[in-house]
Amino acid sequence: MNADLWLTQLKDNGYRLTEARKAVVETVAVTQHALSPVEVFDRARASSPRLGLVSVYRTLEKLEELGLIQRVHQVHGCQAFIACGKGHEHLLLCTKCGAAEHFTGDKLGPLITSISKQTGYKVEEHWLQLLGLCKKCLKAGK
Amino acid sequence: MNADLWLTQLKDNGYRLTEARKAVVETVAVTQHALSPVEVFDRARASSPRLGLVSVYRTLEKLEELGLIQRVHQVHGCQAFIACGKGHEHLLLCTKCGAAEHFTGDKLGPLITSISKQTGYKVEEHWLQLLGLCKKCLKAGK
DNA sequence: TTACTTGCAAACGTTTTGCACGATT
DNA sequence: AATCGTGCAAAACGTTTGCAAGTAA
Repeated sequence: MNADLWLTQLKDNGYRLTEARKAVVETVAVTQHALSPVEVFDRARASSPRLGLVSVYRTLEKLEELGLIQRVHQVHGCQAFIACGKGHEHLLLCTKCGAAEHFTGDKLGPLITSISKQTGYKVEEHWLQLLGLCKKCLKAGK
Repeated sequence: MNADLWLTQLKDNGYRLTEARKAVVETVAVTQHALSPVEVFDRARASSPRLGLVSVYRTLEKLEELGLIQRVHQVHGCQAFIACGKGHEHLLLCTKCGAAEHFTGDKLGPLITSISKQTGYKVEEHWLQLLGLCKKCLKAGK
């Protein structure tokens, strides 16, 4: 998937392409839902048994720096990461299976403008996240 | 401020009114920006020197349960709490001084409907937060 | 060859738990 | 008087750091 692009990005930014980094990149780039550092560690270890948890942390840090992954904030914790969408996009998460989709929040402009006027704030960033049930989980009942 | 209301709420829900709980409630209800457990601890200790950090954690837990405070998610961490607004409201945070204001995000309906249709998700919750500079910090330059 | 990167172990900060004592109802 | 709540100490996490050995360029 994006894995090769991510590796290129790492290289272009002066980072070396190592076993550890490849393993982390391949795990995160391929997964459709948010993963915590330990989850990345467990999965990546399947193919790279010598991988250490510390390298997972350090690689995630770099991927976040480069804007390739983002931290996902949820009620039960904020230690999970997921691949970023293209451009400025927001997340829609399934509270049951953890599936994630990206969407654009263009329509927020007017709201933000009106809040700025009301409060006198200069709004520089916005975080939006939707939570619900995905198509699959809806079908599966309950 | 809301402090008395909060204490009543605690009592009505079967919790006893103790020194520790009063100290935490009085600290958080009065503060206009998000506080971490340790910050609450330090401030509350000014008036209740025997207070323990554990009681701060346990009281914050109950206040969150009762919907009186909410966790604030920020780039630099998600361990801070702030009083909830009235009804369903969102947060506008100053990234410089930490000031917080509540606003209503009513205008999100159309966006949510359109995302639901596009993705097949049943959206049950939304989470919006604006970040920027407050009036004061804008004036204070840069 | 050189500098970057690794994994380990240990340190660190935050949050939770077990428990005997103390306080509220 | 009976619970419920407290503070302390210790345990349990998640994350970061120091370092000698290994590896990419």
